[in-house]
Amino acid sequence: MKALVIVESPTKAKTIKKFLPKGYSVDSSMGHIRDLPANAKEIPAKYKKEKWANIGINIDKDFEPLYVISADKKKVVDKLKKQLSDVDELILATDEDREGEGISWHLLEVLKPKMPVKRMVFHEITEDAIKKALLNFREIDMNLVNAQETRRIMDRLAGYTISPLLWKKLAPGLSAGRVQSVAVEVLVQRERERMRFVTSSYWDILAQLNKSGDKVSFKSELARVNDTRIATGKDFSSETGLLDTKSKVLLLNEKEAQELVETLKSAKWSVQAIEKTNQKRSPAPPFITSTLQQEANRKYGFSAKETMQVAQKLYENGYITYMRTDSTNLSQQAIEAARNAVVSIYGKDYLFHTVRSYNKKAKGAQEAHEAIRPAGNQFKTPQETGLSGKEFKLYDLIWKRTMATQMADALLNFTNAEIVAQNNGTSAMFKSSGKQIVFPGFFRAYVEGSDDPEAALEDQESMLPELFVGDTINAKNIEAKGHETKPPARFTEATLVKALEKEGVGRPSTYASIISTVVDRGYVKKEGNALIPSFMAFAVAGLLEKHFPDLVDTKFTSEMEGKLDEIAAGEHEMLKYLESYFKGEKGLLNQIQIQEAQIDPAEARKIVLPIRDLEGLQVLVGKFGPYVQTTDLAETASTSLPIDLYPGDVTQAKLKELLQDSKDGPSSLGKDPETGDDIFVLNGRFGPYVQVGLGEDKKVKPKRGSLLKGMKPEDLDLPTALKLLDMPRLVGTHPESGKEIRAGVGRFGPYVVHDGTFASLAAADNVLEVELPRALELLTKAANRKSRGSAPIQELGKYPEEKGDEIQVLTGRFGPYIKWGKLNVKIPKGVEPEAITRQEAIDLIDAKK
DNA sequence: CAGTGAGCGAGCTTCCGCTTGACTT
Repeated sequence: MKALVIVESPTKAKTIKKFLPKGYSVDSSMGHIRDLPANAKEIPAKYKKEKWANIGINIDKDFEPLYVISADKKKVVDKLKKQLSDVDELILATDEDREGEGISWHLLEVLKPKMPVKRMVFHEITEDAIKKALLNFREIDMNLVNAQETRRIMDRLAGYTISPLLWKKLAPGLSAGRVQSVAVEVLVQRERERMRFVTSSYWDILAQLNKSGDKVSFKSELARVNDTRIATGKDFSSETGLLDTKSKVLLLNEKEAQELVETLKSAKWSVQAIEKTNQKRSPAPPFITSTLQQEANRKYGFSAKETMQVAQKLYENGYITYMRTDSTNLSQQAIEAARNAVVSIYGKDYLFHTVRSYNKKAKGAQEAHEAIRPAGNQFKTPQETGLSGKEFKLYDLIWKRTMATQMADALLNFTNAEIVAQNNGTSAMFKSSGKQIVFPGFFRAYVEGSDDPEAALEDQESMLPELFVGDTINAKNIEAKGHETKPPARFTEATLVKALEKEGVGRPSTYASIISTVVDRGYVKKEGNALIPSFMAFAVAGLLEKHFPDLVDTKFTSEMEGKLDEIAAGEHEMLKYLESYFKGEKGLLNQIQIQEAQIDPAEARKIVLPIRDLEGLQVLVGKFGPYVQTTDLAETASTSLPIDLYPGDVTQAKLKELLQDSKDGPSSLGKDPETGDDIFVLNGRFGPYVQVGLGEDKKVKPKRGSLLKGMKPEDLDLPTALKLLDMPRLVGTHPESGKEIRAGVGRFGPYVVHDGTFASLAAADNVLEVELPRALELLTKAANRKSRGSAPIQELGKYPEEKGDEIQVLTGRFGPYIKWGKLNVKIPKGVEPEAITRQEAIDLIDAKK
């Protein structure tokens, strides 16, 4: 008896193959094998004329979806079909969640097997689990499949009806969807909060104290004056910058704080109260996709995408379990491995007295996989893996976090002391606190947000000397200190993922791509770690809030999930739900028609900015990006905003300045020594640039040069401008060839070039300053790399004979490959590139074609 | 590539979720 088992990922296929009896072959579907057509190219000619072709769902015929197998999935399907002709049984072993069940059903629909079909599910890839699963087959759960299809259809209906409305009302190419629109909304709301924020300042007093006769000093902070609490940042309203008047507080300004310091200098200090408390700390749950992305970002500054790429590598090479998961569950095997390792590395005292399990489910979690942890039933320590760089860092993080879950709680001791200073009727109460780690427990392996647990342990301790009520205290140093309230921070990739996950928006497999989507659509730019929404994001968020409030509300997803759960449980009919969602009185179709008529494009293009005093000025988004316009109808003036100006930086003064600059025309930086013409800094579609003259003579192309990254137009001086105009700049001549070496900025950043060989500059180099020796150094390195990388291992002659392209075997960045004209074919593992024959190479080339 | 805020208008843009391969600078 022969059986074919289909799973979702090739790595998984390889692993479970080991646990299956003889006669079982395993292959993978690589995720979904078919889907609604993504674009016009994917719509079959037969359906092109249908009015629902673009949406890919026949609205009038029970929402029948049009599924297509995309070009890259065609190969997968063909391969599976071929293998199927050779077996007696098909076993569908895709993930046991909504999408996994859907994939199995699609496989069934596409492969149309003639032999018996079974559905197999397992939650961990261990021999036990697989063996058990082989004894417990079930049928495909059509209710679950329906839930998946409903999800798919709803997302398509919303995305492909609302996006076109944005094209008509705002700008072509824009997009809206259940997930991305929530992400944009969240970012815009935070940005508005920041813009409304009014900074306040307050003062407090810090004292360095010590016990009489004791050398060790400790810090103390003013808390109350004559029984009235001192104002801190929390007491201010973020929108007015004024004190929230609810509670009675004392707000000190600089002068008052200094006066108080003087009074305190001759005060009598003594301990008024001491309070000691013990606290336990428990380790965080094992990693899931979202928390891994957050921690890797916090500790190492990895982007979500970077983390997933590194994790994928670790997974493929057998270091960790599956990296796209929403379950914090650890298998029995993992718990045992962790507990054994804890005992052998940290000792028995560090083992938690019993198995610690985490079963709190995240909102909307499907839990088809385990938590992310070191693979196997014996964890390799990070050192034992032999990994390096990012892979080591990420494995280390996962190992530590997993270990910590089975380690003992940490025990902390807190001491809070109240110290009173009295002088001439003024009584000031200071507070000091100390923290001591009584037992580090899991802190030994893992401290959230910290890179080095051992160092963090020391950091966390802040000792107070032994104090008793009534002790006399000396003040060594008393200082007034000013503070300013800060607006809420912008979202980072990590905090955005966290916020979305909390609302159940998005899935582990999509968190990283949500960020790329909103960046690609021009809704968001990444600056350092911060995500900054653009004017277009403000326009889209404004329009959706007003006209499609459901789409930007996080409740939308949770309500949908509720309905999908009902469908999955067989309690609700899929069609009825889709009918009401799309065609009901308040349904999407009706909404689209109403809003189509109602939304005035001219209004929608106006950006609503939460800034006071913007009177007379309006920012709009237009065909060529954001611009500012005066609202005075008698005499309107307008000008584009520079590309690096984002809503968060807008002030009335800035906008006025831009309008004034555009009215005055550009001012000259100075004269070009060659032509005597004026040199201007101008603002173009691609950012600021310098130009000789204003280009009045349309026939002659003026000399131009872009400003380099990070250069500010207002800071530019004439010598720098001349250098920019001269790019790519002559660095010198090569001592051997005598040919010139130039430096410039290209598509991949700053470079030096000599005789057609390019070498990228390092971050520390400056294109405008780079000198000949450094250029030669870089060029020699590049030349060496080139000759090593592209030296062919084998030349196998032309194909077809004589007139075709040469077949070459080469080593590239990703291993050996065959090059034939424009086509590159990877050499399969196990095949020696040195020994490959001409015929084998031709076979591989043909297979690829 | 280059500073505008209106015009002729074919055919296209766009969703979310599951996966890896190709890229050989």
